[in-house]
Amino acid sequence: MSARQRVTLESVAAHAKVSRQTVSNAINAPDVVKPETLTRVLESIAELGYQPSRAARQLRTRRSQILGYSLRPVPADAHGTIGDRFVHGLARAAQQRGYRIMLFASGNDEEEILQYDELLSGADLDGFVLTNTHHGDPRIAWLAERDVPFVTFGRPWGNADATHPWVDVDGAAGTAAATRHLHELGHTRIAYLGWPHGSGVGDDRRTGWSDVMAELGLPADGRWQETTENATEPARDAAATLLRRVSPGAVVCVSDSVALGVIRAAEAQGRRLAVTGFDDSAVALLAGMTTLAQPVTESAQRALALVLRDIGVDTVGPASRHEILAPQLVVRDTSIPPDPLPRTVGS
Amino acid sequence: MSARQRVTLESVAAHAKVSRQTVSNAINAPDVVKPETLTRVLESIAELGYQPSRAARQLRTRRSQILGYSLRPVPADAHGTIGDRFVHGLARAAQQRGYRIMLFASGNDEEEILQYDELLSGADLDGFVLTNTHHGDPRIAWLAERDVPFVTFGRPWGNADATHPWVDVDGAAGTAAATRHLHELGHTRIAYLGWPHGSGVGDDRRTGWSDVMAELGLPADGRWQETTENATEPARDAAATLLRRVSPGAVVCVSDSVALGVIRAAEAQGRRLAVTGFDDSAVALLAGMTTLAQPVTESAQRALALVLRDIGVDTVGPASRHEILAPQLVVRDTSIPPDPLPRTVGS
DNA sequence: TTGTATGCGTTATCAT
DNA sequence: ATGATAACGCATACAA
Repeated sequence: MSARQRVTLESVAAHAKVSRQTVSNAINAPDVVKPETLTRVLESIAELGYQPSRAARQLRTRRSQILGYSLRPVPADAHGTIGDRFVHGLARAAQQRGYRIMLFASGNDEEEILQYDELLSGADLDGFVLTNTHHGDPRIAWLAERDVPFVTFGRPWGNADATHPWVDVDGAAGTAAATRHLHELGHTRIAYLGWPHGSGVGDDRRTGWSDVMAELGLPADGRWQETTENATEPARDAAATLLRRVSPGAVVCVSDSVALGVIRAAEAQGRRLAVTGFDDSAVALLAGMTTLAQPVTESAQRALALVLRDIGVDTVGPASRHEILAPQLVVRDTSIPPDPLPRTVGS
Repeated sequence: MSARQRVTLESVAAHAKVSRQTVSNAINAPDVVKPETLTRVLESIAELGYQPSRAARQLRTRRSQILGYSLRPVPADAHGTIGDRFVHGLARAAQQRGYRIMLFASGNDEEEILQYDELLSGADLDGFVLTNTHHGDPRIAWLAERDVPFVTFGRPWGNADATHPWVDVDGAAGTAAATRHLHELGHTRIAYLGWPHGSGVGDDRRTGWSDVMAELGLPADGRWQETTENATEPARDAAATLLRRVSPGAVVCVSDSVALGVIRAAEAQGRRLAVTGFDDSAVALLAGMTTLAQPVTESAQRALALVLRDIGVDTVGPASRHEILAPQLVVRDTSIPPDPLPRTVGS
């Protein structure tokens, strides 16, 4: 593989006619070397195409410039490109700062913790980026206890005194925007279909809907329904019940899958109603569904900035250790005005 | 981060009351050390939780035990979980062999090559895993020229004398299976909707259909159509034309997206026909679409085995440097028998 | 079978 | 401002 890696500090030093150390300084502490020699050294570096050996540097500095990111098995019905795009954004942001992302696969939290242990002592990772955090996540406790730098994409739900840095998307702001949007279209009977209580993300999103309903003086009581899973069929059945029960003109949904369930139920009942999803997945695009796009790439960038600060690089920047980003409303075909049937003829 | 990494070969040696070297041998050449001392050393290792420092080992052996994998930007309409699942399978397979996957982001082939260069000299990757290979892929030439070990997920289309190892899914076998399946359902007027000529993958898949049609003595001539993009709308329009032109009872499609276009077109024309897609994406699941599932995880495992062999680890195993895996037919609701009436206007 | 010496490429300490 | 020296943790060649 490598007739490569022959270019070392030593050879650059020889080429620039300085000592090895001066070359090192030129790279790591440019201000301490005389401008004249600095440029000469930099020229040599460029000419020889020198790249410092990460292994040697790591051995010396105890910093690998590598962040760990764990991959969970992809569920069969995952049509979100969220994880996909997050990790891409992360990798890109990282390499702009001289960092790299190392992958490891794990099936559950416990397995993942085992991997942390191995990675920290063996591969010397500088930190971790966690996703899919949940109530009482043992990974967070484990890492925090050992003072390992990490950031989570997802709030520490139900643990207000968590002190680690995190980034999250404002679910409530998203459904609030969707609800306002439907109201502006003329809807008043706006229902909500979401996940059961207890999921932080689900509760957050429902709040956005109920708050805005209250703010607008619209009735929300009883006008929502739970669906047990994030799959379309249960959602369709739940939606069918919801439609019969409260006869809404529009439904705000906790996810695109659930929204698709609503669309299916409405088709089956021969109704025409407005629907909004959440995530801007491919499903939403295909269904022409109004939905909320998560600022995934930006989240990744912020997350990266936060871990790096925790690690000690980049001590400048904002002091906050949390970032909460608003999703963006994407208006498509399911944003239809209310059916003028039961009321006046205001077309 | 690390009050960690204090456990070194030295400390294990002290604990086991042997020399540093014996500990090293116990790990790297267990057969050369006396069983008695071996167990004592291994106990010490376990007790102290020793993990060799990758950096130090890499510095010495010039092997990082790390493979590079490049991430491209995720297209907005990507509803495939292929890449997702491939990289997960890769990471899992790698870590079973003591290897890790390192990510890097790139926008195009040229940028990716720049990254190779940097990664090879700086981070000392042992090899690369490439996906999305295409005609005249410059990355392949670059890597091959420098004797960098790598494997591609995707055949070297149009370059029969390529010598690098690769893994691929047998597209022709997939569409062949779909065509036979439709024939078994009773269909005889089986059309095909695919991508334009020139894409290796697309041509391969079309071949499977046309070969089986010939084999079954069914007419294929003119009974297929191209659609310019892998998006649903162009596919729908192309499908509409196809349906009018050859009035098929079933359509084999090059992808799930394209198949969805056919479904939409059939709906619009009030027809009821059988459809098969390709990829078993979330879209196929949601649409209840019969499709072909790619053996993604297995592909990743094979790919890993092939690079590792190229690197020099694991010299045992089959001699072949190529693997071609058959996709699996997933039968769902769009596998309907032919309409018994010549042509009714379905409501 | 086990122990000793050396060097991988870098940065940190210290002297010049 | 620059250069010499040591050490990071490991594996390898060689000596015992």
